[in-house]
Amino acid sequence: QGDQVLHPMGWDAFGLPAENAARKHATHPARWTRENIEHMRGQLAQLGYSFDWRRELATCDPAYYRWEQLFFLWMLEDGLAYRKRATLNWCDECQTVLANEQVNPDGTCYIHDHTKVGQRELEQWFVRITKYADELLTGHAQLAGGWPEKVLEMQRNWIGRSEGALVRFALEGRDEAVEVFTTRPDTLAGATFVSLAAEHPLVTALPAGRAEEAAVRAFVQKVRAEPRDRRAAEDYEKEGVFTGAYALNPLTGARVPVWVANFVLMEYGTGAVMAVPAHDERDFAFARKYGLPVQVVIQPVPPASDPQAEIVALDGATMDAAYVGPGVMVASGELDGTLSEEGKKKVVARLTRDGRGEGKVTYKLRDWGVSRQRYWGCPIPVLHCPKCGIVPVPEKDLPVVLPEDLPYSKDVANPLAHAEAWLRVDCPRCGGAARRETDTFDTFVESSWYFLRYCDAGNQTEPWARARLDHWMPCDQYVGGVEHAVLHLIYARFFHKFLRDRGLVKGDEPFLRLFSQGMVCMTTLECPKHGWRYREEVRDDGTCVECGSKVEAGRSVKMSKSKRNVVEPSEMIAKYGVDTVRVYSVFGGPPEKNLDWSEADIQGVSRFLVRAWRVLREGAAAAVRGRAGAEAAAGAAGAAWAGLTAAEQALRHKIHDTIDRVTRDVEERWHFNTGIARLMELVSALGEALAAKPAPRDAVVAEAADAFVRLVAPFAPHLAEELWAAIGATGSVFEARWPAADAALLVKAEVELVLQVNGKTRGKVTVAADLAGPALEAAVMAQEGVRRHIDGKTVVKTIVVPGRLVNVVVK
RNA sequence: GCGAAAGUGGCGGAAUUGGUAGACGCGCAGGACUCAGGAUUCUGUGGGCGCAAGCCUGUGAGGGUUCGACUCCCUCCUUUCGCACCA
Repeated sequence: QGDQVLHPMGWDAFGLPAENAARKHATHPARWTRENIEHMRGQLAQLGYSFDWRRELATCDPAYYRWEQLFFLWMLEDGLAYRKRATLNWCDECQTVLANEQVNPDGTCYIHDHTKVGQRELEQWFVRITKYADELLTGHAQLAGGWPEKVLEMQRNWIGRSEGALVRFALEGRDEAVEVFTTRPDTLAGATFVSLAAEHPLVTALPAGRAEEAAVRAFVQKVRAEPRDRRAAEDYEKEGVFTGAYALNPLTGARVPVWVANFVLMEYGTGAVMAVPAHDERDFAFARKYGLPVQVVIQPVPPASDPQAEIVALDGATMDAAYVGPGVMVASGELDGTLSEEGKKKVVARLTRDGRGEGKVTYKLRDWGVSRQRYWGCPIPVLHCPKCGIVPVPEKDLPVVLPEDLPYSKDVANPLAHAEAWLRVDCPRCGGAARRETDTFDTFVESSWYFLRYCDAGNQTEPWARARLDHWMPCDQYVGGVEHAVLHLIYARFFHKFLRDRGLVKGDEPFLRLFSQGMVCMTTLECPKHGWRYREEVRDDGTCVECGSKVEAGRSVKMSKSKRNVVEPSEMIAKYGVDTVRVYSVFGGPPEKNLDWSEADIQGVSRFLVRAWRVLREGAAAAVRGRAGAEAAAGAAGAAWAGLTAAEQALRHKIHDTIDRVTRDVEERWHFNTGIARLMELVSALGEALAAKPAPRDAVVAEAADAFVRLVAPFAPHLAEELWAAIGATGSVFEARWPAADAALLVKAEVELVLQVNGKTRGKVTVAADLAGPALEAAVMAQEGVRRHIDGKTVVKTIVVPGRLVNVVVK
């Protein structure tokens, strides 16, 4: 309705999937990618999507990624990008490291979901997303309501903020302390031992020279050898070994043993925990197994809702499970009697005062590893100089263009490492011989800011002109799948905040509203003998090509090339036409749901469009006359509508009701499926009216045809444009306004009321819409169906819902 | 285990704020047109009883609120998704 809408399209073109596919087809990734872009652009154009192609971009284009390289230089400047040696996720199939976000929960690779991700120690580039951990969380307040709660929840889990304290336990006989993180400082007095992760630096030093040394070393080796997913398994048996060393509880001064335990994670907190068996399930199980003391320091109190509830006091010697709830502190010296929430603060204050700890917030979120040991990506703009070390490429030398003329073969993981001509470069600092960085960026770096570039895609001198960006951003409506919840959507939010801090964008959040659309799925075909069959392994009669058994429908799975269950749009277009495919894709259900691809259902849609075409062509002559008459009579409003027959009135009501409902389905709810259903009804109504004798007057036919064509245009643009001309309208239907329903016509003169007795439907009656009071009651009571059920009973009351129903309550 | 969402005909799905459950489509059944039909068209289609009018029943199960509940409340079941030794 006159609003400006930015509806761009572009190509996220770098990355492993493209590189792997190119490798498989023995072609160069650049060529493979560009050919695919051509192909897909053709398909999108064929489907009639109204993208603004002037803003098209491809992330593998130096005109695009040069700005990304600039942003990286800024990150280096700000200390937001850094290099470190770390143990990282490594996928053998991808031949590269992966970010934590790119490892599935079951430890497989996000691209190769059958390949287990291993570990490798490498020096890599990281981006300090953790600097924004807190803001990524608090920023959710601006997104609440606009984003699906599910996505926000997934991000919350991923960021994993937890508030607690760092506590230092002095080590007996050493001048260092072991530092632990806890969210329950209120239970500190109950810490009866300390557990270290097998990877903790102290696990070798502590038992050194003691009787326990050999046992500890053997245990640590065993644990470290166990694969990551094994250690995360639910049934992983909690085990540990005593180091022989003791630490001092900083609150009570008690001497507590230091253990190594297999369930303590080095990656989280400090890699060491204080064990409070009475109030932590894991510590409880561990303590019972190894006969360690259980000291109760929190006694439960009655809940506020039931202050009289009886409470059984806990006893460390006899309890059979840890008590993890809140309560009142005991056995904690001066703090006895303090409620646990309050106690947390008091203990932290005390530790701070004594220099034995302080309040601390930890996050599960880790810095984002952005370098990849692959060719098909944006070069990381730094140099390695033997004298100066790591040197950023000077801004004036950007972009560092990825050489696309390198010989590319299956056997070389990263041809950049062998591209001597490209590699050799003079160091901008000392002028000596330096070499380029051969790692490239993770593709998620490109997708973290592309939406900003759309605002000014052709700009050659800067990433975007600020005025253009401010005109469009933030993005009012973003559409994407949940699979991006903790990948793209968290990276893009981070990038936006970084660019905001550099003064390049306004606002804190890039996407105000997020819609998670469903996927197109297809039912698998299962042969009783051979299991999963691809489409080409099943004959037309539904039998297996190998054994001839009847193939049965299995479960519905996402269409994907690797599962070979993809339906090519072009095939379907060739068979049914573009408009049919478009309408089908929205008719199956609301867009947030998955669509189960079904050819039978496509035929239903095809029938509708063919019928619409036929009915509209039938009425075209009348519509043309009606339109001409209306234009001639313009100004003499209402003249065309004098003396309408009941049938004409009914059709006009249907027309305006359809306009009203389709408009709301499309604008408010995005329930295009019900919108299409209304249009189907309108075609049926018009078809019936045209077949009736007498047929409706030309003006009414023209009104129906006009409304239908405008309403169907977004769904079936080609059909609509043809019909638009056929019914005598000029110009393009896409320049015409969306129709508006006449509110007066939404109200019927007569309404059908549902008649109920005691809430059960007992009949219907058609009455004047304004009938009310005793006259209405009389009309209702006169109905046979109602009378039969109230005879001999007393009418208690009558409930009238205007325009809908009358309910008579009897006894 | 924790959290979230969802359970409606043979199927996909409708049902605006608590007001005719099953719109629309697929499938199925029967009729018409036809040499023929996988084309088109008409009719029917939640289940049960009945020739019929009509009656009973029905939205995962059980309870509740209400004149009236797919919709609101409680308990439970199932499915899907997310998290899961995070100290």
